[in-house]
Amino acid sequence: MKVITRFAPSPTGYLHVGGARTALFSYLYARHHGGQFELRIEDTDAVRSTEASVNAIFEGMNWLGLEHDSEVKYQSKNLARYHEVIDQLLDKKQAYYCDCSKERLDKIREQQMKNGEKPRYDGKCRGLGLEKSVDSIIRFKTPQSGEVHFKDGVRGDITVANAELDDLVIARADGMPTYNFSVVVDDADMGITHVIRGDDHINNTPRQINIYQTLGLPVPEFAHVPMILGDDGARLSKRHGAVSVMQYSEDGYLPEAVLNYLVRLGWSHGDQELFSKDEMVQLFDLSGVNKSPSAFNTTKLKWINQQYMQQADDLRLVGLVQVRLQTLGVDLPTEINLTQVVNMFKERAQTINELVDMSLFLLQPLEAYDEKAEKKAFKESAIEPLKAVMVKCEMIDDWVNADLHQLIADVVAELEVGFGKVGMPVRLALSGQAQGPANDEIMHVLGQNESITRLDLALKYLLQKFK
RNA sequence: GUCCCAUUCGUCUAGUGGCCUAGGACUCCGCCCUUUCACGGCGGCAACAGGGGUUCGAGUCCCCUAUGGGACGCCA
Repeated sequence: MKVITRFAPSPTGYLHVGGARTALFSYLYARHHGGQFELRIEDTDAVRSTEASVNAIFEGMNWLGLEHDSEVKYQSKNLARYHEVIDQLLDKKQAYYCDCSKERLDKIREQQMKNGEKPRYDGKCRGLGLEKSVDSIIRFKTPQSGEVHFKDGVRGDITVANAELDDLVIARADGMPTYNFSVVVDDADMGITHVIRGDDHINNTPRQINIYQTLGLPVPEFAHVPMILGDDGARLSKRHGAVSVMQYSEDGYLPEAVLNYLVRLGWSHGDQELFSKDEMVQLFDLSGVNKSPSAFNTTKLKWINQQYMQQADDLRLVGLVQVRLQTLGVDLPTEINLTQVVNMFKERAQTINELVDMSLFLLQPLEAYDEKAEKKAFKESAIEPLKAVMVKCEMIDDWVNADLHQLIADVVAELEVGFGKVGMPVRLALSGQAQGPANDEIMHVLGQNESITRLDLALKYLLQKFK
Protein backbone atom coordinates (compact mmCIF):
# COMPACT_ATOMS: atom_id res chain seq x y z
CA MET A 1 0.00 0.00 0.00
CA LYS A 2 1.31 3.40 -0.96
CA VAL A 3 1.84 5.72 1.97
CA ILE A 4 0.18 9.13 1.73
CA THR A 5 0.62 11.67 4.52
CA ARG A 6 -0.35 15.29 4.80
CA PHE A 7 0.24 18.47 6.70
CA ALA A 8 -3.01 20.30 7.38
CA PRO A 9 -2.47 23.65 9.07
CA SER A 10 -5.14 26.22 9.64
CA PRO A 11 -4.05 29.58 8.25
CA THR A 12 -4.43 31.71 11.35
CA GLY A 13 -0.82 32.84 11.66
CA TYR A 14 2.72 32.13 10.54
CA LEU A 15 4.22 28.65 10.32
CA HIS A 16 5.59 28.04 13.78
CA VAL A 17 8.28 25.58 14.80
CA GLY A 18 5.83 23.09 16.30
CA GLY A 19 3.84 22.90 13.11
CA ALA A 20 7.00 22.76 11.06
CA ARG A 21 8.26 19.80 13.02
CA THR A 22 4.97 17.95 12.64
CA ALA A 23 5.13 18.68 8.92
CA LEU A 24 8.71 17.45 8.81
CA PHE A 25 7.86 14.13 10.48
CA SER A 26 4.93 13.68 8.14
CA TYR A 27 7.12 14.54 5.17
CA LEU A 28 9.92 12.21 6.22
CA TYR A 29 7.57 9.35 6.84
CA ALA A 30 6.11 9.65 3.35
CA ARG A 31 9.49 10.03 1.67
CA HIS A 32 10.98 7.18 3.67
CA HIS A 33 8.28 4.87 2.41
CA GLY A 34 8.42 6.20 -1.12
CA GLY A 35 4.96 7.69 -0.72
CA GLN A 36 3.36 11.09 -1.13
CA PHE A 37 3.23 14.11 1.09
CA GLU A 38 0.32 16.51 0.69
CA LEU A 39 -0.62 19.94 1.92
CA ARG A 40 -4.12 20.95 2.90
CA ILE A 41 -5.25 24.31 4.17
CA GLU A 42 -7.91 24.01 6.84
CA ASP A 43 -9.71 27.28 6.39
CA THR A 44 -13.27 26.48 7.33
CA ASP A 45 -13.09 29.15 10.01
CA ALA A 46 -13.66 32.09 7.71
CA VAL A 47 -13.24 34.60 10.50
CA ARG A 48 -9.76 33.61 11.57
CA SER A 49 -8.28 32.40 8.31
CA THR A 50 -6.30 34.87 6.22
CA GLU A 51 -4.59 34.80 2.90
CA ALA A 52 -1.48 36.29 4.44
CA SER A 53 -1.27 33.28 6.73
CA VAL A 54 -1.65 30.91 3.81
CA ASN A 55 1.28 32.61 2.12
CA ALA A 56 3.30 32.57 5.31
CA ILE A 57 2.81 28.82 5.53
CA PHE A 58 3.90 28.33 1.92
CA GLU A 59 6.91 30.52 2.53
CA GLY A 60 7.97 28.56 5.59
CA MET A 61 7.47 25.17 3.97
CA ASN A 62 9.36 26.33 0.95
CA TRP A 63 12.26 27.68 2.98
CA LEU A 64 12.60 24.39 4.81
CA GLY A 65 12.33 22.46 1.57
CA LEU A 66 9.27 20.45 2.56
CA GLU A 67 7.76 20.11 -0.87
CA HIS A 68 4.37 18.49 -1.30
CA ASP A 69 3.35 16.33 -4.23
CA SER A 70 -0.13 17.29 -5.34
CA GLU A 71 -1.89 20.59 -5.66
CA VAL A 72 -2.70 22.28 -2.36
CA LYS A 73 -6.19 21.49 -1.16
CA TYR A 74 -8.35 24.20 0.41
CA GLN A 75 -11.23 23.16 2.61
CA SER A 76 -13.04 26.38 1.85
CA LYS A 77 -13.25 25.28 -1.78
CA ASN A 78 -14.61 21.87 -0.90
CA LEU A 79 -17.88 22.81 0.74
CA ALA A 80 -20.14 20.99 -1.72
CA ARG A 81 -18.44 17.74 -0.91
CA TYR A 82 -18.92 18.15 2.83
CA HIS A 83 -22.61 18.87 2.37
CA GLU A 84 -22.97 15.83 0.21
CA VAL A 85 -21.63 13.67 3.02
CA ILE A 86 -23.65 15.51 5.64
CA ASP A 87 -26.83 14.88 3.66
CA GLN A 88 -25.90 11.23 3.47
CA LEU A 89 -25.59 11.12 7.23
CA LEU A 90 -28.87 12.98 7.66
CA ASP A 91 -30.67 10.60 5.30
CA LYS A 92 -29.46 7.60 7.22
CA LYS A 93 -30.40 9.25 10.51
CA GLN A 94 -26.77 9.16 11.61
CA ALA A 95 -26.85 12.88 12.14
CA TYR A 96 -29.55 15.26 13.26
CA TYR A 97 -30.53 18.90 13.50
CA CYS A 98 -30.21 20.51 16.88
CA ASP A 99 -31.60 23.88 17.91
CA CYS A 100 -30.26 24.08 21.44
CA SER A 101 -29.21 27.62 22.27
CA LYS A 102 -25.69 28.47 23.29
CA GLU A 103 -27.08 29.65 26.60
CA ARG A 104 -28.57 26.23 27.29
CA LEU A 105 -25.35 24.53 26.28
CA ASP A 106 -23.32 26.76 28.56
CA LYS A 107 -25.71 26.09 31.36
CA ILE A 108 -25.52 22.31 31.15
CA ARG A 109 -21.74 22.45 30.83
CA GLU A 110 -21.54 24.48 33.98
CA GLN A 111 -23.92 22.15 35.78
CA GLN A 112 -21.97 19.06 34.70
CA MET A 113 -18.69 20.51 35.87
CA LYS A 114 -20.30 21.26 39.19
CA ASN A 115 -21.42 17.65 39.48
CA GLY A 116 -17.91 16.45 38.78
CA GLU A 117 -18.88 15.13 35.37
CA LYS A 118 -17.17 15.60 32.06
CA PRO A 119 -19.05 18.40 30.27
CA ARG A 120 -20.75 17.21 27.13
CA TYR A 121 -23.89 17.60 25.09
CA ASP A 122 -26.81 15.82 26.73
CA GLY A 123 -28.40 14.66 23.48
CA LYS A 124 -31.64 16.58 23.94
CA CYS A 125 -32.35 16.87 20.19
CA ARG A 126 -30.98 13.46 19.28
CA GLY A 127 -34.32 11.71 19.11
CA LEU A 128 -36.49 14.72 18.24
CA GLY A 129 -36.30 14.41 14.45
CA LEU A 130 -36.06 18.20 14.09
CA GLU A 131 -36.23 19.85 10.68
CA LYS A 132 -33.70 22.36 9.47
CA SER A 133 -34.29 25.87 10.81
CA VAL A 134 -32.51 29.21 10.59
CA ASP A 135 -30.02 28.72 13.33
CA SER A 136 -30.01 24.97 13.78
CA ILE A 137 -26.79 23.05 13.65
CA ILE A 138 -26.12 19.44 12.74
CA ARG A 139 -24.76 16.92 15.18
CA PHE A 140 -23.26 13.52 14.55
CA LYS A 141 -24.79 10.57 16.38
CA THR A 142 -21.90 9.18 18.33
CA PRO A 143 -22.40 5.56 19.40
CA GLN A 144 -23.63 5.55 22.98
CA SER A 145 -21.93 2.39 24.11
CA GLY A 146 -18.82 0.44 23.40
CA GLU A 147 -15.38 1.87 23.05
CA VAL A 148 -12.99 3.10 20.42
CA HIS A 149 -9.58 1.57 20.27
CA PHE A 150 -6.67 2.52 18.09
CA LYS A 151 -3.00 1.86 17.99
CA ASP A 152 -1.16 5.13 17.83
CA GLY A 153 2.10 5.11 15.94
CA VAL A 154 3.94 6.81 18.74
CA ARG A 155 1.74 6.47 21.81
CA GLY A 156 0.72 2.86 21.41
CA ASP A 157 -2.70 1.53 22.39
CA ILE A 158 -5.34 4.08 23.24
CA THR A 159 -8.85 3.22 24.29
CA VAL A 160 -11.71 5.60 24.96
CA ALA A 161 -15.24 4.69 26.00
CA ASN A 162 -17.93 6.09 23.75
CA ALA A 163 -19.73 7.11 26.91
CA GLU A 164 -17.02 9.74 27.32
CA LEU A 165 -17.85 11.26 23.98
CA ASP A 166 -20.85 13.32 22.94
CA ASP A 167 -22.72 14.16 19.76
CA LEU A 168 -20.32 16.56 18.17
CA VAL A 169 -21.34 19.40 15.90
CA ILE A 170 -20.46 18.67 12.29
CA ALA A 171 -22.10 21.70 10.68
CA ARG A 172 -22.43 25.17 12.10
CA ALA A 173 -25.53 27.35 11.85
CA ASP A 174 -24.04 29.03 8.80
CA GLY A 175 -23.61 25.65 7.14
CA MET A 176 -19.84 25.53 7.47
CA PRO A 177 -18.57 22.10 8.44
CA THR A 178 -16.47 21.80 11.57
CA TYR A 179 -12.95 20.49 11.90
CA ASN A 180 -13.61 17.00 13.23
CA PHE A 181 -15.93 16.30 10.34
CA SER A 182 -14.15 17.93 7.40
CA VAL A 183 -10.86 16.41 8.41
CA VAL A 184 -12.33 12.93 8.09
CA VAL A 185 -13.93 13.60 4.72
CA ASP A 186 -10.75 15.12 3.34
CA ASP A 187 -8.36 12.56 4.70
CA ALA A 188 -10.55 9.85 3.24
CA ASP A 189 -10.98 11.59 -0.12
CA MET A 190 -7.27 12.26 -0.37
CA GLY A 191 -6.48 8.67 0.44
CA ILE A 192 -4.40 9.62 3.47
CA THR A 193 -3.00 6.42 4.93
CA HIS A 194 -1.11 7.89 7.87
CA VAL A 195 -2.31 10.84 9.87
CA ILE A 196 0.69 12.31 11.64
CA ARG A 197 -0.22 15.36 13.68
CA GLY A 198 0.23 17.14 16.99
CA ASP A 199 -0.89 15.33 20.10
CA ASP A 200 -3.42 18.01 20.90
CA HIS A 201 -5.54 16.01 18.47
CA ILE A 202 -5.28 12.78 20.37
CA ASN A 203 -8.61 13.34 22.08
CA ASN A 204 -10.28 14.07 18.76
CA THR A 205 -9.16 10.82 17.24
CA PRO A 206 -11.85 8.56 18.75
CA ARG A 207 -14.57 10.94 17.53
CA GLN A 208 -13.08 10.92 14.09
CA ILE A 209 -12.79 7.15 14.05
CA ASN A 210 -16.49 6.93 14.84
CA ILE A 211 -17.21 9.09 11.81
CA TYR A 212 -14.99 6.95 9.59
CA GLN A 213 -16.79 3.85 10.74
CA THR A 214 -20.27 5.26 10.35
CA LEU A 215 -19.35 6.38 6.85
CA GLY A 216 -17.94 2.95 6.12
CA LEU A 217 -14.53 4.42 5.33
CA PRO A 218 -11.19 2.74 6.00
CA VAL A 219 -9.60 4.15 9.14
CA PRO A 220 -6.05 5.43 8.57
CA GLU A 221 -3.14 4.88 10.90
CA PHE A 222 -2.65 7.63 13.44
CA ALA A 223 0.53 8.94 15.00
CA HIS A 224 0.48 11.81 17.46
CA VAL A 225 3.72 13.62 18.02
CA PRO A 226 4.25 15.56 21.23
CA MET A 227 4.32 19.29 21.20
CA ILE A 228 7.28 21.56 21.63
CA LEU A 229 7.87 23.54 24.79
CA GLY A 230 9.76 26.79 25.23
CA ASP A 231 13.15 27.02 26.97
CA ASP A 232 11.30 27.39 30.26
CA GLY A 233 9.25 24.24 29.85
CA ALA A 234 6.02 26.12 29.20
CA ARG A 235 4.07 25.73 26.02
CA LEU A 236 5.81 27.47 23.15
CA SER A 237 4.35 30.89 22.55
CA LYS A 238 5.26 34.30 21.25
CA ARG A 239 6.86 35.38 24.45
CA HIS A 240 9.59 32.78 23.87
CA GLY A 241 10.90 34.92 21.05
CA ALA A 242 11.21 33.31 17.69
CA VAL A 243 8.46 30.78 17.15
CA SER A 244 7.89 31.58 13.51
CA VAL A 245 10.00 29.52 11.15
CA MET A 246 10.72 32.52 8.97
CA GLN A 247 12.05 34.42 11.95
CA TYR A 248 14.97 32.00 11.90
CA SER A 249 15.60 32.89 8.32
CA GLU A 250 15.70 36.55 9.26
CA ASP A 251 17.92 35.81 12.22
CA GLY A 252 20.53 34.30 9.94
CA TYR A 253 20.02 30.57 10.34
CA LEU A 254 20.43 28.07 7.54
CA PRO A 255 17.28 26.09 6.70
CA GLU A 256 19.06 22.74 6.82
CA ALA A 257 20.26 23.58 10.33
CA VAL A 258 16.75 24.39 11.49
CA LEU A 259 15.52 21.19 9.88
CA ASN A 260 18.27 19.21 11.60
CA TYR A 261 17.46 20.77 14.94
CA LEU A 262 13.76 20.10 14.49
CA VAL A 263 14.20 16.46 13.53
CA ARG A 264 16.24 15.82 16.66
CA LEU A 265 13.53 17.31 18.80
CA GLY A 266 11.56 14.26 19.77
CA TRP A 267 13.32 11.90 17.42
CA SER A 268 16.71 10.28 17.46
CA HIS A 269 18.79 7.70 15.73
CA GLY A 270 21.25 6.39 18.28
CA ASP A 271 23.87 8.98 19.11
CA GLN A 272 23.84 10.75 15.78
CA GLU A 273 23.33 14.51 15.95
CA LEU A 274 23.84 15.74 12.40
CA PHE A 275 21.63 14.54 9.58
CA SER A 276 21.46 15.62 5.99
CA LYS A 277 17.98 15.67 4.54
CA ASP A 278 18.72 12.48 2.63
CA GLU A 279 19.84 10.78 5.80
CA MET A 280 16.69 11.90 7.58
CA VAL A 281 14.58 10.37 4.85
CA GLN A 282 16.57 7.19 4.96
CA LEU A 283 16.60 6.81 8.74
CA PHE A 284 13.35 8.34 9.92
CA ASP A 285 10.91 6.03 11.58
CA LEU A 286 7.94 6.60 13.84
CA SER A 287 9.35 4.10 16.33
CA GLY A 288 12.14 6.57 17.07
CA VAL A 289 9.72 9.33 18.02
CA ASN A 290 9.44 10.16 21.71
CA LYS A 291 6.19 10.27 23.61
CA SER A 292 6.97 13.23 25.82
CA PRO A 293 7.19 16.89 24.87
CA SER A 294 10.59 18.48 24.38
CA ALA A 295 11.86 21.94 25.12
CA PHE A 296 13.18 24.15 22.37
CA ASN A 297 16.78 25.10 23.05
CA THR A 298 18.17 27.96 21.00
CA THR A 299 21.72 27.41 22.23
CA LYS A 300 21.84 24.00 20.67
CA LEU A 301 20.21 25.25 17.48
CA LYS A 302 23.02 27.78 17.25
CA TRP A 303 25.62 25.08 17.62
CA ILE A 304 24.02 23.05 14.85
CA ASN A 305 23.81 26.13 12.67
CA GLN A 306 27.50 26.73 13.23
CA GLN A 307 28.27 23.18 12.18
CA TYR A 308 26.39 23.73 8.94
CA MET A 309 27.99 27.10 8.33
CA GLN A 310 31.42 25.54 8.63
CA GLN A 311 30.44 23.03 5.95
CA ALA A 312 28.55 25.44 3.73
CA ASP A 313 29.72 26.55 0.34
CA ASP A 314 31.51 29.92 0.56
CA LEU A 315 29.67 31.38 -2.38
CA ARG A 316 26.35 30.60 -0.82
CA LEU A 317 27.39 32.21 2.45
CA VAL A 318 28.60 35.25 0.57
CA GLY A 319 25.17 35.56 -0.99
CA LEU A 320 23.47 35.41 2.38
CA VAL A 321 25.92 37.90 3.82
CA GLN A 322 25.16 40.29 0.98
CA VAL A 323 21.46 40.07 1.70
CA ARG A 324 22.09 40.77 5.34
CA LEU A 325 24.35 43.72 4.57
CA GLN A 326 21.66 45.11 2.35
CA THR A 327 19.01 44.93 5.05
CA LEU A 328 21.45 46.65 7.40
CA GLY A 329 22.09 49.27 4.75
CA VAL A 330 25.83 48.74 4.73
CA ASP A 331 27.67 49.64 1.55
CA LEU A 332 30.48 47.29 0.70
CA PRO A 333 33.89 48.92 0.12
CA THR A 334 34.98 47.92 -3.39
CA GLU A 335 38.34 46.57 -2.34
CA ILE A 336 36.80 44.08 0.10
CA ASN A 337 36.65 40.46 -0.97
CA LEU A 338 33.61 38.96 0.74
CA THR A 339 34.77 35.40 0.22
CA GLN A 340 37.82 36.17 2.32
CA VAL A 341 35.61 37.74 4.95
CA VAL A 342 33.31 34.72 5.04
CA ASN A 343 36.26 32.37 5.32
CA MET A 344 37.64 34.38 8.17
CA PHE A 345 34.48 34.21 10.25
CA LYS A 346 32.53 31.11 9.28
CA GLU A 347 34.11 29.14 12.09
CA ARG A 348 33.64 31.88 14.63
CA ALA A 349 30.05 32.90 13.95
CA GLN A 350 27.01 30.84 14.80
CA THR A 351 24.65 32.62 12.44
CA ILE A 352 24.92 34.71 9.30
CA ASN A 353 23.85 37.77 11.25
CA GLU A 354 26.59 37.15 13.78
CA LEU A 355 29.11 36.74 11.00
CA VAL A 356 28.09 40.07 9.54
CA ASP A 357 28.25 41.78 12.92
CA MET A 358 31.73 40.39 13.49
CA SER A 359 33.00 41.58 10.15
CA LEU A 360 31.48 45.04 10.26
CA PHE A 361 34.79 46.54 11.46
CA LEU A 362 36.33 45.52 8.15
CA LEU A 363 33.60 47.06 6.07
CA GLN A 364 33.15 50.35 7.85
CA PRO A 365 35.61 52.96 9.13
CA LEU A 366 36.73 52.42 12.71
CA GLU A 367 34.88 54.69 15.06
CA ALA A 368 36.48 53.88 18.37
CA TYR A 369 38.85 51.54 20.13
CA ASP A 370 37.51 49.11 22.66
CA GLU A 371 38.04 50.80 26.01
CA LYS A 372 39.35 47.86 27.97
CA ALA A 373 41.61 46.76 25.17
CA GLU A 374 42.95 50.24 24.80
CA LYS A 375 44.05 50.37 28.42
CA LYS A 376 45.97 47.15 27.96
CA ALA A 377 47.42 47.52 24.50
CA PHE A 378 47.73 51.23 23.77
CA LYS A 379 50.50 52.09 26.15
CA GLU A 380 53.36 54.33 25.26
CA SER A 381 55.42 51.25 24.52
CA ALA A 382 53.08 50.45 21.65
CA ILE A 383 54.24 53.37 19.56
CA GLU A 384 57.49 51.84 18.43
CA PRO A 385 56.06 48.47 17.34
CA LEU A 386 53.21 50.16 15.46
CA LYS A 387 55.57 52.42 13.67
CA ALA A 388 57.85 49.53 12.75
CA VAL A 389 54.98 47.48 11.36
CA MET A 390 53.68 50.44 9.40
CA VAL A 391 57.04 51.20 7.86
CA LYS A 392 57.41 47.59 6.76
CA CYS A 393 53.91 47.63 5.32
CA GLU A 394 54.72 50.69 3.26
CA MET A 395 57.70 48.96 1.71
CA ILE A 396 55.72 46.04 0.31
CA ASP A 397 55.22 45.90 -3.44
CA ASP A 398 53.09 42.82 -3.80
CA TRP A 399 50.60 42.96 -0.94
CA VAL A 400 48.47 40.04 -2.05
CA ASN A 401 51.35 37.58 -1.94
CA ALA A 402 53.22 39.16 0.93
CA ASP A 403 53.96 37.09 4.02
CA LEU A 404 52.44 39.46 6.52
CA HIS A 405 52.75 37.02 9.37
CA GLN A 406 56.48 37.00 8.80
CA LEU A 407 56.43 40.77 8.65
CA ILE A 408 55.11 40.97 12.19
CA ALA A 409 57.46 38.24 13.31
CA ASP A 410 60.36 40.25 11.94
CA VAL A 411 59.33 43.29 13.95
CA VAL A 412 59.08 41.13 17.06
CA ALA A 413 62.57 39.83 16.45
CA GLU A 414 64.05 43.24 15.70
CA LEU A 415 62.56 44.89 18.75
CA GLU A 416 63.36 41.85 20.89
CA VAL A 417 59.95 41.80 22.58
CA GLY A 418 57.21 39.22 23.06
CA PHE A 419 54.75 38.61 20.24
CA GLY A 420 51.96 40.18 22.24
CA LYS A 421 53.74 43.48 22.56
CA VAL A 422 53.43 43.89 18.81
CA GLY A 423 50.37 41.80 18.06
CA MET A 424 47.99 43.38 20.52
CA PRO A 425 48.51 47.03 19.52
CA VAL A 426 48.39 46.09 15.86
CA ARG A 427 45.15 44.16 16.32
CA LEU A 428 43.59 47.06 18.16
CA ALA A 429 44.77 49.52 15.52
CA LEU A 430 43.34 47.39 12.72
CA SER A 431 40.12 46.22 14.28
CA GLY A 432 39.43 48.36 17.31
CA GLN A 433 39.00 45.12 19.24
CA ALA A 434 41.10 42.95 21.50
CA GLN A 435 40.25 39.71 19.81
CA GLY A 436 39.45 38.41 16.38
CA PRO A 437 41.13 36.82 13.40
CA ALA A 438 44.91 36.83 12.92
CA ASN A 439 46.45 40.23 12.16
CA ASP A 440 47.94 39.12 8.86
CA GLU A 441 44.54 37.90 7.69
CA ILE A 442 42.92 41.16 8.68
CA MET A 443 45.56 43.10 6.78
CA HIS A 444 45.08 40.97 3.71
CA VAL A 445 41.36 41.58 3.70
CA LEU A 446 41.74 45.27 4.42
CA GLY A 447 44.31 45.79 1.68
CA GLN A 448 47.53 47.76 1.84
CA ASN A 449 46.08 51.26 1.81
CA GLU A 450 43.47 50.72 4.46
CA SER A 451 45.87 48.77 6.67
CA ILE A 452 48.39 51.56 6.58
CA THR A 453 45.68 54.15 7.12
CA ARG A 454 44.51 52.38 10.25
CA LEU A 455 48.02 51.89 11.59
CA ASP A 456 48.75 55.52 10.92
CA LEU A 457 45.58 56.62 12.60
CA ALA A 458 46.42 54.62 15.71
CA LEU A 459 49.92 55.99 15.73
CA LYS A 460 48.70 59.56 15.60
CA TYR A 461 46.20 58.80 18.30
CA LEU A 462 48.95 57.41 20.53
CA LEU A 463 51.37 60.24 19.86
CA GLN A 464 48.67 62.68 20.83
CA LYS A 465 47.85 60.68 23.94
CA PHE A 466 51.42 60.48 25.20
CA LYS A 467 52.63 63.90 24.02
C1' G B 1 -13.94 18.81 37.89
C1' U B 2 -13.93 14.53 34.23
C1' C B 3 -11.23 11.80 30.50
C1' C B 4 -6.58 10.85 27.80
C1' C B 5 -1.32 11.05 28.02
C1' A B 6 3.69 11.80 29.68
C1' U B 7 8.04 11.56 33.44
C1' U B 8 16.53 9.26 32.25
C1' C B 9 22.01 14.76 33.48
C1' G B 10 19.93 22.19 33.31
C1' U B 11 18.36 20.98 27.87
C1' C B 12 18.02 17.33 23.47
C1' U B 13 18.48 12.23 23.96
C1' A B 14 20.63 6.47 23.99
C1' G B 15 18.46 2.52 26.54
C1' U B 16 12.84 -2.60 24.25
C1' G B 17 14.93 -7.50 31.61
C1' G B 18 21.50 -9.09 32.58
C1' C B 19 26.31 -5.72 27.73
C1' C B 20 24.21 0.25 32.78
C1' U B 21 29.44 1.33 38.77
C1' A B 22 23.43 4.52 32.86
C1' G B 23 26.22 6.18 26.88
C1' G B 24 26.25 10.56 23.34
C1' A B 25 25.21 15.89 22.21
C1' C B 26 24.48 21.18 23.76
C1' U B 27 25.74 24.37 27.91
C1' C B 28 29.43 25.09 31.89
C1' C B 29 34.54 24.17 33.91
C1' G B 30 39.84 22.56 33.19
C1' C B 31 43.95 21.30 29.93
C1' C B 32 46.23 21.20 24.93
C1' C B 33 46.70 23.78 20.15
C1' U B 34 47.34 29.18 19.37
C1' U B 35 50.49 36.34 18.66
C1' U B 36 44.43 37.30 20.75
C1' C B 37 39.44 35.22 19.84
C1' A B 38 37.13 31.27 17.74
C1' C B 39 37.59 26.33 15.49
C1' G B 40 39.63 21.66 16.77
C1' G B 41 41.51 17.81 20.38
C1' C B 42 41.48 15.77 25.37
C1' G B 43 39.28 15.55 30.24
C1' G B 44 35.57 16.87 34.10
C1' C B 45 30.68 18.21 36.66
C1' A B 46 25.75 16.41 36.05
C1' A B 47 20.09 12.12 35.49
C1' C B 48 16.68 6.74 35.79
C1' A B 49 10.25 11.68 39.92
C1' G B 50 8.80 8.79 44.71
C1' G B 51 6.81 4.25 46.79
C1' G B 52 5.28 -0.66 46.33
C1' G B 53 5.30 -5.22 43.61
C1' U B 54 6.84 -9.22 39.54
C1' U B 55 11.74 -11.56 38.67
C1' C B 56 17.66 -15.03 40.26
C1' G B 57 18.07 -9.96 38.19
C1' A B 58 14.32 -3.62 36.65
C1' G B 59 16.01 2.64 33.88
C1' U B 60 13.56 -1.33 31.12
C1' C B 61 7.26 -5.11 33.12
C1' C B 62 2.73 -4.11 36.66
C1' C B 63 0.19 -0.97 40.45
C1' C B 64 -0.23 3.47 43.41
C1' U B 65 1.26 8.53 44.47
C1' A B 66 3.33 13.10 42.89
C1' U B 67 4.32 16.44 39.12
C1' G B 68 3.58 18.14 34.16
C1' G B 69 0.70 18.40 29.70
C1' G B 70 -3.53 17.85 26.52
C1' A B 71 -8.78 17.53 25.68
C1' C B 72 -13.70 18.62 27.26
C1' G B 73 -16.10 25.02 21.34
C1' C B 74 -21.28 26.41 16.18
C1' C B 75 -11.47 26.84 16.90
C1' A B 76 -8.41 23.84 14.32
